[in-house]
Amino acid sequence: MPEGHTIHRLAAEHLRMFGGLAVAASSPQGRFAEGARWLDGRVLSEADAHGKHLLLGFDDDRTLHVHLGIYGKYAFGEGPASAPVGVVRLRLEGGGWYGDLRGPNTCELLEPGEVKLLRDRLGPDPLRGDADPEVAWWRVGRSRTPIAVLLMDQSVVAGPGNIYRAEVLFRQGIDPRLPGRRLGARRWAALWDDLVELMAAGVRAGRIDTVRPEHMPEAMGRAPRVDGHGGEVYVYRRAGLPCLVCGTEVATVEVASRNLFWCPGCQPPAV
DNA sequence: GGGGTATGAAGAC
DNA sequence: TCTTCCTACCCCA
Repeated sequence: MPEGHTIHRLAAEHLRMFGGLAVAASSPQGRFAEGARWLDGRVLSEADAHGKHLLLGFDDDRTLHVHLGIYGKYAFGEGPASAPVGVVRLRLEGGGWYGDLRGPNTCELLEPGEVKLLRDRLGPDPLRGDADPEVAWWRVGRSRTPIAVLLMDQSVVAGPGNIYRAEVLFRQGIDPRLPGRRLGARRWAALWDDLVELMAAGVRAGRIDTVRPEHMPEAMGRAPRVDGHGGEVYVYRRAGLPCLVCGTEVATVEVASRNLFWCPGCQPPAV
């Protein structure tokens, strides 16, 4: 489930398991053999997340940069690691724990300068204390691009993905097609604050829940929904089902080869 | 065993 | 806008 909240959890988990320890590194799949050889025996000194990018700092100033993409996953286990199952790009072991990385979009070692370049092309991350929503507003507020597209642009806001964008727009009652410049500073501030709250809850829970208690299916006399992504949401992947709030059929359209979901009743087009 | 799907993004046009 | 990369899982035959 790789949206920003997942990556922040991964950073914290790495620190908890391997922080300050010399780790054993290997690449059972072989595609990161050279990097794993360099990592092997080095001490994990810091673990950070910026948007969907995981940055693990090791002694000697190099940084392991992991981006999960759509498919990437980490699986952690306690005790001596068993023979790797499936295609494991990188395995780290230490302190009685191990972590297996499969299917990442990116798994590479960066020099300090390269880390700075990476960070410089990312927008503020709602989960980071140093995030400044005004920096994002500077882009959003002068753009003709639909807000739904801007929210997926990691150089505008780093961290939200397809679920958070759909859900935060629903919660704020904003038509996804509304151009950024027509949003207004006030609605941007409210949207940002909601993102911060939702994503922080996602970090704590390890899943994306966005439905307010009064709209939970149980409270409405319906059965809880079962969905593969694991959280309770208003519109994401609910196309054709009745909106939990107004009953209108949830709509969907493909935008930039991603599925966008919204409720035409709760998120009416601005006149 | 094949096809479709998925929470992402870069690079080629 | 299209293609490509990456892996696992689900559904269907």
